[in-house]
Amino acid sequence: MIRAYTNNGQWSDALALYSLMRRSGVWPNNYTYPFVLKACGHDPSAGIWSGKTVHGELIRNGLESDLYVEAALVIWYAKCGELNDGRKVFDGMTSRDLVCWTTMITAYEQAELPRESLMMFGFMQQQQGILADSVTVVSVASAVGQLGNVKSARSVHAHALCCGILEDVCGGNAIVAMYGKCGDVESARMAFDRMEERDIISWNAVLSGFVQNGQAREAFSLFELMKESGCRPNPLTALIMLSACSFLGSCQLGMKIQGFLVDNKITVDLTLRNALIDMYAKCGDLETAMGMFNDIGVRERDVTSWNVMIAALGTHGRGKEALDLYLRMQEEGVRPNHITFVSVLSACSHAGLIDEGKNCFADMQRFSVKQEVKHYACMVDMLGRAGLLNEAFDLVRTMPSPPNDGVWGALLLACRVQGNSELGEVAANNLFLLEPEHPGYYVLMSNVYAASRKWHEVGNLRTEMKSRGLMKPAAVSMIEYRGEIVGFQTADWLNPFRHEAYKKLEGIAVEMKSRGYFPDRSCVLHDVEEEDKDHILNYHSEKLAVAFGIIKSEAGSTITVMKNLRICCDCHSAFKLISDIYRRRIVVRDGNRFHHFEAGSCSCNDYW
DNA sequence: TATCTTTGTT
Repeated sequence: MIRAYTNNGQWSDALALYSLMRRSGVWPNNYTYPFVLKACGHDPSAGIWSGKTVHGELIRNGLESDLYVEAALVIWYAKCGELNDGRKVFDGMTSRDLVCWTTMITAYEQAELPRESLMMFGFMQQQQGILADSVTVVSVASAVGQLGNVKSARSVHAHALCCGILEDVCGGNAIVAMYGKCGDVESARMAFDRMEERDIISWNAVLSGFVQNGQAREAFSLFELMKESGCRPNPLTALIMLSACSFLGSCQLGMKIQGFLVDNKITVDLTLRNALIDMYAKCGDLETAMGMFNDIGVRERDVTSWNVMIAALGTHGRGKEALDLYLRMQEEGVRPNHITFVSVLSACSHAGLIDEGKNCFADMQRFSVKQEVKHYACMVDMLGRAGLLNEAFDLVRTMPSPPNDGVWGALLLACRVQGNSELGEVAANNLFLLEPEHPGYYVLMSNVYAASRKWHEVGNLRTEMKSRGLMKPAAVSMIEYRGEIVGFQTADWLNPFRHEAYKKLEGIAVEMKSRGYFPDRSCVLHDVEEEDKDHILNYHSEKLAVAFGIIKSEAGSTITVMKNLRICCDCHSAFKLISDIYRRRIVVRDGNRFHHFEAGSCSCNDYW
């Protein structure tokens, strides 16, 4: 009876029956405990002591060296975060079968310790000569996905081919998801195409792989295929597709997904409403986002609803309103969590609200939210960009855990804004040690050098990048046109609209010059002739997209452009003037935040 | 009579 309840997911019923059994004076045996422990691990009301009590009981029953009972104990300990106690049980086992090993491998994987998980896997095979089954490989595939290492992914795939787990839907799904998380979408797609049978998880896994790797447009064509195949999308599919809309910055696509939800009677629960708010904000439509947030009843809002809206206001530079929401959520009795503080601290950072940010950072202790490395990164960003580089560096040196790439990256970015190449070198050297293959940091440091006209150092970094085979990511700006997303890149000879866009830009340049505009050459980071600099500046991807927007959209309408990298300072100045000349609101989402240009000025007040 | 597995939010 207890087994029946447990296998049916009725955890508390199973535990209640177990308790009745104990009171009736019937002794549990080795068949009882695995189910009882499983129920303890799943029932949130069971608490940590229920399992510990059971552990004590089974020792008194002399069952502590039963293979099945021990395996169940390992899982239970792992489920409640006591991984070390689980490992102790595992280490004390006299014999271990494949399932025991898989249990430990899964425990590490679920605890987000992929290296330990893979170490156990290797140990099992090499030292014990145990052959993995499909369940083991699925767990190992998840671990590799967390690690993000393509080489390991290929080796697990080879393993999966050997065991024949790819005939299993679950196994195939795990391989597809693994490749997606390792950044190899082509392999994810191939593994997906070769599956004999596909379920909703297979489709979600492959869609999410495409979206996570920036191939949102491909995700949309796959989504069409999915609908044709007769597989019914579920709420998670909707979440994935909404993040695809956010990536592309397309409200129109977002509205389509919203309509799809209604047409297919998919319940728009709080999670989906939060995701919709997030999508609208990331597509530049803050008003719709705010409207949807206000439509959710005050009592209904969860911590994510508040976090999403605070982050949205923050990225649009409306720091004061973000702070206001942060206070209001407290009045409503919603406890801020670690993400609330990331959102509110970065909102302060974007708006230059230093004292307010410091107060929020101090609030964390009041709410007993741990000050994690990511929060320090926000503080370093906030202080550094405000010109308080020494204070920022002090924080880096005194923070309780070692600074990661996020912290050093924030400091390096601040050094570029402030033009401090000495401190920039310190940050960059740490970054080169932590992330030697990340091209962004080499580019950022060469930007710092270029701003100080240290062309020799710029050249050295370029050589270093070349020898490592690293490429500077290309700048792409996207704009919506007739329901399609058009991408602009400098020197993109395949773009059918390039002639129109270039021609319009020439006209715009003439117009701006007549208003006394001079290009800001300081943003060009090459050692080239001054006239060449003007030429380079005038054909930046964001300028091409804005020019295209002016031609193709109705007079007076807002032009919204999404750029993958940060906007350049000349484009920023130019857009202020263009918004005035052409009487247009121009909204630019860059890699970091939103800029709303209107009547000659920008919502960021030139603080970015 | 039994123990291990896949997609995801800010």
